[in-house]
Amino acid sequence: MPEVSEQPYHHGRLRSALLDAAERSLREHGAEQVSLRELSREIGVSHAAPRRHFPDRQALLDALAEVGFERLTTRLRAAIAEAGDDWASRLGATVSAYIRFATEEAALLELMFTGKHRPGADRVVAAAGPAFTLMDDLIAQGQAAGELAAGDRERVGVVLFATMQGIATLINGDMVSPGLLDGLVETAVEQFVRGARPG
Amino acid sequence: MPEVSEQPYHHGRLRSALLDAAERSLREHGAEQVSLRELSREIGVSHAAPRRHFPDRQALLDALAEVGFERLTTRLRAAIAEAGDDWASRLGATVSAYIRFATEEAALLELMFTGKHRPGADRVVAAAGPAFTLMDDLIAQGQAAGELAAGDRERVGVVLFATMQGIATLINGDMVSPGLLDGLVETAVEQFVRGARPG
DNA sequence: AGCGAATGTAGTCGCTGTCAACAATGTGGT
DNA sequence: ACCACATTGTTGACAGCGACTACATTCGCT
Repeated sequence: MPEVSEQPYHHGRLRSALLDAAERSLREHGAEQVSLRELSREIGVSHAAPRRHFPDRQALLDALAEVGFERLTTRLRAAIAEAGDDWASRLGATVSAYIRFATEEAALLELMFTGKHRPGADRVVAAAGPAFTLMDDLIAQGQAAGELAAGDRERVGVVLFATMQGIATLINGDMVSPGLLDGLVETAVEQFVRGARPG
Repeated sequence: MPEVSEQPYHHGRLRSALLDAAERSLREHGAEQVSLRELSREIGVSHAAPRRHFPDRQALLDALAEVGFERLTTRLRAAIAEAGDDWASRLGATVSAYIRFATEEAALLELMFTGKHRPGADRVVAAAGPAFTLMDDLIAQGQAAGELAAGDRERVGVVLFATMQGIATLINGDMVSPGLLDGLVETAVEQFVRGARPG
C-alpha cells in the first residue's frame, strides 16, 4: 500500500517544471548560475533526470531563449493591439513594450540575443522570426500611412530593432544610468521618425 | 647548479601572460569556456598561480573587458584620426571602425557589454567611459559643423552608440545575415543624419 | 497480461573554481 | 653580508558541476 503523499516515480510535467525553475533561477542569479543539479534538487528529482528532456545544459538554455522570444512577441502584439489606430501611437507602444520587457527580463534578453546558442540553434533563431516580422509590419504600416518613406523595409526595421536592443543592453549593463532611459527612448523614436519620414 | 633551461620559479609576467592566453581562448571558444586551470597548463604554471593576480575567475574576465574597452577606444580614435576633416566622413569612419571591431571580436564585445560583470565592476564601467566621450565629441563636432541640430548631446550620442551596438549584437547572434551588414550600417548612418540634422 | 518505450534513479568520471598550507624568490634595511 | 618580510608560485584538498552508463519503475498499447 503505497502512501498517497509519496512523490510518484514519474514527475509527469518535469520538462515544464524544469523550464519554470530555470527561468526563476535565470532571473535571480543569471544564466551562468543556472545549474541542472540545483534545479533537480529544487524540483525533487534525481540529478540525471533532466537528461531525458534536455540532452545537455545548453539545450535547456536554448529552450529558455525560445520561450523568451515567444513571450516577447506576445507582449509586443498585445501592446500594438491596445494602442490606438494612428501609426505613431502604435510605434510608441511597441518600443515602450520592448524596453519594458528588456529591463524586466534582463538576463533572459541576454540569453536570447547574445551568441550563447549552440552552433545549430535553429529553433532559437526561428523563434526570433515573428518579432522581426512584427517590426516589418509596423514599418509597412508606417509607409502605408505616409509617415515613412518607401524603401527597404527590412533594413529600416532591423535598424529600429537594433536601436531598441542596444539601448536595453547599455541600460542593463550599467553603461548608462537608468534615469536616462525614458529620455533615450523618446529621442530614439523621434530621431527614427524624422530620419525615415518621406521628403 | 640549477639548469639554465629550467623555467624560473617565478614567471615574471604571469598576469599579462594570463590576459593574453585568456583573450586567445575567449576568441576561440567563447567566455564560458575560459578556464583558469587550462590557461595555467598552457602557460606552464600551477593551477593555483592565477589566484595571486586575479582573486577569482570573474576578476580575470572583468580585466579582459576592461582592456577590450581600451582597445575599442584606441581603434575608434585611430579611425577618426585617419578620416578627413569633414564631419560626415568622421562619422562614417567611426561607425565602420566600431562595426569592424564588433564583428572581429564578437566574444570580447559580449563580455564588455552584457551584464556579465560582478556587482561592483566599477573598473569595467569606467573603462567604457572614453568611448562614450568620444561619441559625445563627435556629436558636438556635428553640431558645430551645422550638420546636427543643437540639443542634448548625451541622448543623441547614446542612441547612436546603442544602434551600432544593437546591429553588432544582431549580427553576432545570427539574427540577421552578415550579408545585410553593410546595408544596415549605411541605412543606420543615413537615418541618424536625417533624424538629427537641423531644421 | 505482457511487452516495449518513456521516464526517473544511482553511481561514476573528469573537470572546474576556490581555499589553505607550504616553498621559493625578490627586496629593502642594517 | 645578513636577515626579516612581502611577493609569487606549488601542492593537495574539497565540493560542485555536466555528462555518461547501467539499472528501475511506470505508462501505453495490443
